[in-house]
Amino acid sequence: MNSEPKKTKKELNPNVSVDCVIFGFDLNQLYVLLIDSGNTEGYQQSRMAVPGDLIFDTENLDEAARRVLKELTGIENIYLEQIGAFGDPNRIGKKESDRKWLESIRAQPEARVITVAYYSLVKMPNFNPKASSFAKSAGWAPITEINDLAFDHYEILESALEQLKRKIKIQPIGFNLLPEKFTLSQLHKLYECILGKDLDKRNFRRKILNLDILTNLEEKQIGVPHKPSQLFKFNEENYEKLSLEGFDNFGF
Amino acid sequence: MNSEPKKTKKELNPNVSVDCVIFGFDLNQLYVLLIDSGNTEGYQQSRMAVPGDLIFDTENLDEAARRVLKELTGIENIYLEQIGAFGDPNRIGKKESDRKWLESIRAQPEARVITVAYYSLVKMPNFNPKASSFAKSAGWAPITEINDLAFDHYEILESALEQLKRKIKIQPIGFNLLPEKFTLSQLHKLYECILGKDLDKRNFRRKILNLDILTNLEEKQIGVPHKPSQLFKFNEENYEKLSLEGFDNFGF
DNA sequence: CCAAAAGTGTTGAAGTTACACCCATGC
DNA sequence: GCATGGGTGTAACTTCAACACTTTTGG
Repeated sequence: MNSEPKKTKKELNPNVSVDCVIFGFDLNQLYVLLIDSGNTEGYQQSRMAVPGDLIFDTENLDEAARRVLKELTGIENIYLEQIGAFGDPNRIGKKESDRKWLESIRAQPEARVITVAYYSLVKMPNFNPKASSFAKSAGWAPITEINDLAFDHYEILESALEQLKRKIKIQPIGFNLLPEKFTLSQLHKLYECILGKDLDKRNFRRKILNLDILTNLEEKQIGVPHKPSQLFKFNEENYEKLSLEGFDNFGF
Repeated sequence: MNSEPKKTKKELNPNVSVDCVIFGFDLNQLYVLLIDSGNTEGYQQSRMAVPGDLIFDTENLDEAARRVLKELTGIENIYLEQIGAFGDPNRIGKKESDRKWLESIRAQPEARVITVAYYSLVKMPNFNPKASSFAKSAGWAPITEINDLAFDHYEILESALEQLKRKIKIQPIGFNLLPEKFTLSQLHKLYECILGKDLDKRNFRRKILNLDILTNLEEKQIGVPHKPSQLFKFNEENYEKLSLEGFDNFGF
């Protein structure tokens, strides 16, 4: 059971929620932030979920998503993209453990809820997920190891990843997942992780550099046991210019 | 005022609706099916809307959209694609005329409603829109002539068109807008209308034919005052095959 | 015979893929 | 000096865009 009081019917719309698939990247893997209902014994993926909450009647959907993100991570300016609405009448409460969880956090656990799903991209090292009103605990799970989630959240996750794959070929949003200063190898690895396939190193570098949206910081890695890499940062100015002109795809 | 009784609170979820942007194509233009609230004197685009309705708690979102489509057009197997959710707290009822309309069709006209928008593609000549429980009248409007709609429906329309543009480059869904038998010129024109730009005739034909998803019917147009065109039909078998393999884009 | 749309190939430019070796650092 | 990942160029191939004339029909 959660220690915070249940939100009342008056404040929250009982029929509409938002859920956020939060992606992070570190070294060689793509991660997703999951919260744990802690409502069964032992570890089970089916009790993990992506964070979300019912919406207030006074906020719009994006605002609701940002509220959830802020509550969980403390960060405000997060890259956010709507995936779409999910609304099977029995999308929640199919499993016994789902129902228990709902009873512990919702004023009307039986209500029909449709959810508007989002995905967002964050710089993992920047922040620590904190326990919140809707989760006992929260943590990063490598995306390759997830094969089940509470409610319909696995389906939402699949959909999020699909959209991210499509989007990253068209807009260089990957920078949201990397630290301010990064190497081309990191970016390369990131694209491979998201797209789920190997990309030729030389061709990748050529294409990215040709876009002219990176600034070479003329700085090098230090302390690495191999040839140190150049560090780059994302050049917003050129990116804006490019976005306005529009560019079709990276051709991957 | 509508002659059918208002649906009761019990049946319909007061907080969630679906709205459908229905596209049609004829000769040289792309059309959208609009309904008219008839709630002001004289013709005004701001009293036109795309069809939609609150959802039942027992149906999922796609079902709700199909119900609306069927009620309005009588057709069942329609191409349908979700656009996303729209949920500004004041998205409906901003304009005086919007409020009047809501009062005439909704049991709780003041309720916060988020809507899940869809677009669908239909063969225009196949059907006649009929007046329905939610519209005095319904009719086709050329898309180029629409610049305002009731509620936030103009925004929804823009979003629908944007997605259609993206999609048609990746999947040959345009066939849903054409009759069973069609000419390459019709298909060509359709692509030009959707994408809003001229496409080279020869290059277009080559690309489409290379996909190998058209069957030449070895039939010709009759009664046209110029060289008659070959008729083609869409080859579903090859299309399925192609979809599974996946193809990146048409390169337009 | 005229008007109208159908149908058809080639060429130059651009972009894409595949591929192998040397370099700078820490230990 | 060796292990590790960083960094670089070219050639063959594919794809794309641009472009103009002949054909078939109805009137």
